[in-house]
Amino acid sequence: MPELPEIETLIRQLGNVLAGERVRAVRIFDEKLDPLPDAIDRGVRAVRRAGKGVEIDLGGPAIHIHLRMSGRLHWRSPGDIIPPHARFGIVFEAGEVLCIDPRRFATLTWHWAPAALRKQTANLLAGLDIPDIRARARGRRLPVKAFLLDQQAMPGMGNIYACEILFAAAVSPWRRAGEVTTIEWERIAAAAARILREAVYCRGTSISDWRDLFGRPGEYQRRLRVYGREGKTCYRCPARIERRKLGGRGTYYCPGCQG
DNA sequence: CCCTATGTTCCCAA
DNA sequence: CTTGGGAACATAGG
Repeated sequence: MPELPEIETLIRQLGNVLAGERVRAVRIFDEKLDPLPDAIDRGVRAVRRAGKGVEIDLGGPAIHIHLRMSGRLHWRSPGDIIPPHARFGIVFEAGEVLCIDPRRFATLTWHWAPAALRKQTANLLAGLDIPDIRARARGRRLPVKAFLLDQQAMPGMGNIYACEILFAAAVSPWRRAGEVTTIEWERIAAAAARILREAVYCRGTSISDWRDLFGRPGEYQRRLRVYGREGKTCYRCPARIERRKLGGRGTYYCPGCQG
């Protein structure tokens, strides 16, 4: 479920709560996941986002968490109950970072040198590099929405925000990526910068069950302009919003004004 | 029973 | 080898 704004919300909250903390233990509740014995007693140097991944930097080596579809992170203070579907917990002096994940897709991995492995990837919050994007899209025949969801080109981009960005930019999700014009890429880049920043400010989108580290829902669901509005009148033209499958994902768009 | 779900990866065909 | 599409992963809810 979580996309870039939701992960950004989590890493900011984790950065506050884990400052100066040391890993006391890693508890594995789901046998699918491997234990992380090398994490014990290491101090937290930083918490950062890598696309949709959470990276807890332990001063060189790092713990990497990917929440996939249904994963959540929950801050458990000492003495609090453990909620259902807990898959692992990272125990610190001040409390425990619990991963709650009904569908069990979330991953927990150990990396000795993540900085070396980490590719030089764009930070979408800093803005899109239009020449770079155009070069990557050149000749590609896949729909532009599928291109936006390519994590190599757009680390952190997810289904909800891709729909919102293409609606704001008035570009059809089915336009072939290689045929998107420079003017349209400029509109997409402007929409992406604005929407992603607003969504971070709102602490994400709580459509069903997204909650932040402290169990609070986000606010961006109140600002969605197209996602989830199937059958309702477009905010920009008289047409009705439609929903179709694109690459297996529900895709909301306005047939009237998304040329 | 059907379909859906904010993600990624693997397999297969062109 | 590349590209793009679909299924699989596992579970809950409508």
